[in-house]
Amino acid sequence: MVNKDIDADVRAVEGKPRPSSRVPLDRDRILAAALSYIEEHGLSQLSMRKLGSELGVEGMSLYRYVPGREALLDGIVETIIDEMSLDEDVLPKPEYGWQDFLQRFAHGVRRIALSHPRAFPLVASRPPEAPWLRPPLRDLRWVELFLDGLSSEGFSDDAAVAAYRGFTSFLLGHLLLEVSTMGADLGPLDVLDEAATSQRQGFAGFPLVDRMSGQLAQDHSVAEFEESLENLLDRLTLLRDS
Amino acid sequence: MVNKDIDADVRAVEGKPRPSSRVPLDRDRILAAALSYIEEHGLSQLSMRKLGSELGVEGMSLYRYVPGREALLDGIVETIIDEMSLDEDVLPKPEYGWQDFLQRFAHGVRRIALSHPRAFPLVASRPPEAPWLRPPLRDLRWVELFLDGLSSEGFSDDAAVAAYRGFTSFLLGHLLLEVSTMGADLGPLDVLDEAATSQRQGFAGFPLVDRMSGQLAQDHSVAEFEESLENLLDRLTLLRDS
DNA sequence: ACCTGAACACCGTTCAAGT
DNA sequence: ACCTGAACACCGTTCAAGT
Repeated sequence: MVNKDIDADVRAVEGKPRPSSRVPLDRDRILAAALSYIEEHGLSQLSMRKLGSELGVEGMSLYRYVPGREALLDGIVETIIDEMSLDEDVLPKPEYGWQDFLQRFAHGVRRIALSHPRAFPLVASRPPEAPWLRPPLRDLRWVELFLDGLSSEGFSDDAAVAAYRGFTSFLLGHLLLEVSTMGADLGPLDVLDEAATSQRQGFAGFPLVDRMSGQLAQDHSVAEFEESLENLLDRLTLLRDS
Repeated sequence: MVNKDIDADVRAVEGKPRPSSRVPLDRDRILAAALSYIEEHGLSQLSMRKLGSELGVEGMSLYRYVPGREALLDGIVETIIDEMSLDEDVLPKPEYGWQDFLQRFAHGVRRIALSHPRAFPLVASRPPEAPWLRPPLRDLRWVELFLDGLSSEGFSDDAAVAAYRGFTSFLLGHLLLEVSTMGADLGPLDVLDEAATSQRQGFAGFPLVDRMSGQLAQDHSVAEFEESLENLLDRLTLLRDS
């Protein structure tokens, strides 16, 4: 009883999360910890040593479970990608037409991106292992799912592949921008200061930016995503029926 | 004479580029060297110390001209962005309508992205200093140019801003994917090996990927860019006239 | 005025040694 | 079987000292 409380105090002072019980480490726990560390402190702060201490262990211990830092980053990407397989809305095949299928697919990817804003750029910037695995759909299972969905809905092979290309570049552009205007990497106070400053002095020399700064600052991510997606689907309709 | 030849031999052995004459360093020379170093060795290989030695100097000397590594990376982005201002095709205002204007604009950005494939991801992944500076158009001058071009062609403020958003996310998605399927970060031999391997064994468990692997491997970047851009322009036409 | 050497704190990674 | 300590090579960065 008394011992337990003392332990708690020591932990609080040292800022360690817990002596990590006695269960040994494993790859999944390491990847999950890395992901949450990135979301809390930013990608640039992640190091093997810090991640180790987050898990109550020296950094060198991680090498038992992960070949190295590069592999760790790849594993994080994999973890993010895998999450979508758990998403109920995404997995099912087209039941209400391919348009509904792609809508659900797109929103599923978006949900995942937005739930890991600071790690998502990894998905985009780690080099894909093959040219047909286009970010953010960096998994053969997804590509297969995508192609299968469209195929079964009457897309020719060429049309399905073209749709795959259009779909990935749409997702990548939108989600990367959305995620980068979120948190980004600065404290919220700086943003406010900057905003206040430019409010005061306007944008000298940039009259149109100045005039439209109100509109420019507004966030329309959801609506934009929706509209752009609809537009893409319209385009794919033409592609399919040609 | 003899001395000169000996010097040359020493340089060849040490692999240094040149004692960098006697002209002192300057920021621009540093940024240019950094950019070309990245294109040659990849972003991950760049360090202050290596960059210094590339310039015939100890790494610490760079701090006279650049506040630190982060600022160096920002400077590289700035350098890339600035290049477009030198592009004859981009700067001019609309003379043949806004569609031609945006076509030239888009192709100008694309040219720059493709000429720095390994550095371009920096443009996308460095956090933008303000939410209205959307990658890859991270410069107020460009934003102003863009808005001015559309404004003078009859776009309302709202329509111009919406066009700006659509345009940036289109460019980002396309160019990042195009650049990442280029060089990426692996030697060309690996790619061939991998391709040969999958050729041999097919894609077990992924029948549609297997069937369409031919189409998937083909590169249609140019045509895709063109088609997608045309489509975006069509969409913007509706936006403008609504 | 410009560059360097030495120093510091931190990194990724290996491996023999501890329990 | 799992983790650690010590070690190595390499980093970013500061600053007093050299020319």
